Amino acid sequence: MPNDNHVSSLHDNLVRDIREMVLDGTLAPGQRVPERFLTEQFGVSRTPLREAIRALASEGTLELLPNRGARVTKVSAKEVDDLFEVMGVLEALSGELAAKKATNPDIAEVKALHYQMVLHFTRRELIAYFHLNQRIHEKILEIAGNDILMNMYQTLAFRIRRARYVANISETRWSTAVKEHEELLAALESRDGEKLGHLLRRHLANTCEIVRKAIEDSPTSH
Amino acid sequence: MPNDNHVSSLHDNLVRDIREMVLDGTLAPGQRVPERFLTEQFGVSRTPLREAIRALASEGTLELLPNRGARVTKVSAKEVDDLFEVMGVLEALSGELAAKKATNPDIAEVKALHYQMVLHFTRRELIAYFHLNQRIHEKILEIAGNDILMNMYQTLAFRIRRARYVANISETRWSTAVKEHEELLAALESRDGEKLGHLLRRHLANTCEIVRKAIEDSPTSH
DNA sequence: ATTACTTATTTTGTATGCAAAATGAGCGCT
DNA sequence: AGCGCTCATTTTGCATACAAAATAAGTAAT
Repeated sequence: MPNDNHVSSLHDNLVRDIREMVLDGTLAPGQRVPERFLTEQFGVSRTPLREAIRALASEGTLELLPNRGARVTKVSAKEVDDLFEVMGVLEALSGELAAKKATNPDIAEVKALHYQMVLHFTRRELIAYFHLNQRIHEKILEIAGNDILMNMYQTLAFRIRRARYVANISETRWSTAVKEHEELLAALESRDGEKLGHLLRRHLANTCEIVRKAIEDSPTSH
Repeated sequence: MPNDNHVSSLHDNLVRDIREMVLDGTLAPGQRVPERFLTEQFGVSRTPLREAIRALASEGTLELLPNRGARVTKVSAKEVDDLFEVMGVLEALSGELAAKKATNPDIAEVKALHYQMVLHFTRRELIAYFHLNQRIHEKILEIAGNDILMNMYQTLAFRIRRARYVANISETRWSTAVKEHEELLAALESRDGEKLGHLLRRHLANTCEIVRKAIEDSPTSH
């Protein structure tokens, strides 16, 4: 029997850590990634580091320049559009599947998360709100029970998050988003997969608008 | 100016070659991939080889076993279902976008490819048929003009192709598939994005059925 | 000063070396 | 025979070493 031996290896850690550095801006988009710097940062030799870089390039976080190492991929406005478009249909699919497969405890859990999120909204706790928001979408993915979908989603979500951190949500958008989430919950409860799918897609399209505008103004977009 | 210097490096070649070996069955699903073997096969040292392996693991072709190297990922029936489900919505999206953006020359090109494909069908030239079929879907993706979508699609298409090679299409399914393609073409010509999307998704769902059955009977599925 | 050229330095790409872990062969035991 | 043990062999993981390419620095000519 194939045992899923998942002790996090050095390789996995490096991949995660570098991803994190890209996310928090320590490694800026478009910036070259000198191996020397990272080896000193992590205290490892170049071999495992380079392996991690190739893995990250394969997932789209970095890009390889022949004989010039790697650099952090830039997130252009066009790419953000593309990302959201794809994410939209993945969200929709997760909704369709989740509505079909959700058990009562599943729905109860989403509901609980939702009300917790609303609580953070009323208190204007932005970070906690975002965190719960993310957990709800993850939970829906979990209910959907499609491993490939989960994987694609997370990869794309990461790439979007890289752009999103500049987006400061406005008060009006925020309350609209909460209202949209109310509708999502209702659709899930009535197990209306198609509706849930459409709502999720539209919800994401709205957030896309916000991010796009932020990107256009930002200097990193080029 | 960021020049897209795309001379295919050793790394890229290794990735492509190993992918090919997985596709044509030289490296069977579930099989361990000894580094020694591949270094001799390609005449390179372990370092660039390992980098390629990490990249392939990141894209899902191989999986990493801590301290035991890599093995070719198995394509289970469940995974095929998941893959097709995701591919379905990606196809649908490509259809929606393509219908929206297609120029007249674009449509003419798809049309030409289509009739060429039908020709191969009437002559029962299976390989040529498959080839044209693939080119049509690629062309639609190209028209859709979403790079992320293109990328995701190709990655998943590869993973499916690994399973599909066992599937021997039946005569009835084949003619149904051709009919479905007629409808696709019609939807594209009338630029009905939603319809094209649905048709593409259904078309893929049908092929999924065939592949699933083949997988279930095949010994590689486990 | 600016440009072109030459040379030193850094950085990347690949090969090799060594230690730790895993695999496999032999061997005694029940 | 089947099971567990020890030890040799193989394989993997990481570090280092060296060559080729790119970058930076300096110098001479206009």
